[in-house]
Amino acid sequence: MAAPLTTTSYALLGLLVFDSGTESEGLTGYELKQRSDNTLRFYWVSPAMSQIYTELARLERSGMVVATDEVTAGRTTRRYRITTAGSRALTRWLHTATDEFPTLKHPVALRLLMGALMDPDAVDDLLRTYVDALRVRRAELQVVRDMLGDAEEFRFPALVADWGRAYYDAEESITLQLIDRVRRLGR
Amino acid sequence: MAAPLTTTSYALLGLLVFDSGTESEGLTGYELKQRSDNTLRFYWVSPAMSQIYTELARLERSGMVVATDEVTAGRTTRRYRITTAGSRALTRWLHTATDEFPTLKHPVALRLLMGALMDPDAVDDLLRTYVDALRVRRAELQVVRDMLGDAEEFRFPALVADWGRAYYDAEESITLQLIDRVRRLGR
DNA sequence: ATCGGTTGTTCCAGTTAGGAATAGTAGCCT
DNA sequence: AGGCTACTATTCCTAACTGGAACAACCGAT
Repeated sequence: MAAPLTTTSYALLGLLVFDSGTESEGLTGYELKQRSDNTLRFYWVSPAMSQIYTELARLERSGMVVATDEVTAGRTTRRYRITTAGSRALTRWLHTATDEFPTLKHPVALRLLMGALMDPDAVDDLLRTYVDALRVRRAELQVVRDMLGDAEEFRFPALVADWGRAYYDAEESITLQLIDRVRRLGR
Repeated sequence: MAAPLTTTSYALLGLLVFDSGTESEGLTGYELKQRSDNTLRFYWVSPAMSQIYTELARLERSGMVVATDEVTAGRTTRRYRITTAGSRALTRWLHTATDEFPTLKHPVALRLLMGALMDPDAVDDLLRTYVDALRVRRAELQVVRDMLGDAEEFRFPALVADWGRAYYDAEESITLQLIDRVRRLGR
């Protein structure tokens, strides 16, 4: 029996499944990093390059992916494709009930927690900067959402992108209310 | 010059600052773990025991905290208090502008991304289980919020607790809408 | 032709997560 | 009194993960 994989492994398998719908030769570690940065980073962490490569090596060892070396004059490029064992393992994982709850690392909330140690202006700044960052992030996600369109095969990614957008909107309106409340405290 | 600390270090310093308002002998690593579980875990990760102790050792090396050993017959208990250097460092950190954005690890969104590989019922289950978990979490946070009351010295923690509550509410209503949309897809 | 940007991979050092192992303390039950 | 369980307190270990740097080839533009 294969060792249980980490959630990050399954995320990578997910990217490879999506690719296997097309008739590509598979993806390189580098390409997987790019796709992570485009999609995964909004709902999960985008793993570091080094981790992607170690993860791929492990997935290969356990037969979840196969690698093919593309040898040219100068260098060899390694492309990974998911195997049937891999997609079966992924599907099984998806159907396994989980009690994992989202993990949030919120540096702004953490700082606000200690707002008593800060100048009122600094608190205001902190929150306003965050609102700006939220808008940038929302716009980035909107680009992704637009790319997905309403195509049948991107239905679920589109759903998740909408979720992200709604989350950013909620977060912005909550933060704006906080700014208001903090200002009233300061007076 | 001391090495720059991690955000988690500052979070621990924050807990120690709060404690230093009272006339306690300081906190043990174990107590810090408990306080983390009560408050920090909603907005930041609650650090592992092992990490709290390593972090405390590092903070002591750099003079941010002092430890006093309480020796009894059987064992020695080590209590930590924040130093003036420590609280100065913390205040400086709080006033340093940051561009850190919250990090979200959302296992439910990650799975929904691959909803095309799942049975419609399993997707529905996934989201409903998540809504239930959200309600539990919200209730836990409500307990914390009630403890804070409207006392002057807990104004900022209360603000953050309200933030968390509003976030859970928003997340719940978004998820309920998703459940609806997914069901319509299934038909 | 060479220069900068992109593609592609590997390596390393440090940090973080999670849990097991160990052990004293304290109250409770019988 | 003896034993049980839960809590307090710390240390250790492994694996996951981050954030680079280092190295190299490839590709287009000037």
